[in-house]
Amino acid sequence: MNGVHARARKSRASCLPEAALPWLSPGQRWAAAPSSEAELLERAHRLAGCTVADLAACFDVSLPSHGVRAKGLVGALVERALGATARSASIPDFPELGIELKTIPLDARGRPRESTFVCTVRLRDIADSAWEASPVCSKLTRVLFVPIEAGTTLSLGERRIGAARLWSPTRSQQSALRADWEELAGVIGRGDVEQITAHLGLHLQIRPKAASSHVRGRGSDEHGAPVRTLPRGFYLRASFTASIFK
DNA sequence: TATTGATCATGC
DNA sequence: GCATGATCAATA
Repeated sequence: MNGVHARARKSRASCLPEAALPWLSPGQRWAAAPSSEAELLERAHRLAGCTVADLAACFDVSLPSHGVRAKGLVGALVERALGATARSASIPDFPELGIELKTIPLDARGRPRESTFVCTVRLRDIADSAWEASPVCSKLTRVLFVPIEAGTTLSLGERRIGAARLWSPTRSQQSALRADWEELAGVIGRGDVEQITAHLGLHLQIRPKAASSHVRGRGSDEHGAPVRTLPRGFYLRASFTASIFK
């Protein structure tokens, strides 16, 4: 059974543990876009300390009683609270600022609990593209990581927003990601997409990205001829994102 | 227990 | 179907 939801009942005022969120007005469904990077960072800092339940109450959103139904919910709530404007378009969450937003669950020791999805693998043209022009490189140019304190003892609503960090890859991180990407792109370019496993890549890996393992998307074989295969995505390993929060 | 492969929700 | 947002849960 999956229809049982617990509606958050706290008033808007209770979503402000320490500081007000002045850019949010009562009843607002989505925050207005921040006008500058400074404003975005200010908002992110003020969100620190809020719980997921607080945020859900702000927007009158029900929290699923079972975590399996909540995938992506925290990310969507933070988007709304910070005023991301991209919605589901293939552009940065804050297009005018060139900033991508990612929430990342941390365990009690401050280590990422999960890998981080980056983007879908463009199976048909990745072999002919360069790292610098790749969606992976673009997406990871400037990322606002919003950590979520998500220890195993905490329920979804008890999870707490942490201190955000605006990150850009260092030169060594950039070259390491590039090396992984080029290895993976090479395998796909040889027409060996079915040989790809999540074991490949030191920091960047490829894993399925689909509603189920039966889904088929469009790819190319080694001659460029169309093939149908499981859609896949690039993910950052938790060991990589851990270095961002050290 | 860390990791991989599979899966869930929403919008267009 | 494909884009966004991710975490679940079986297994190594």
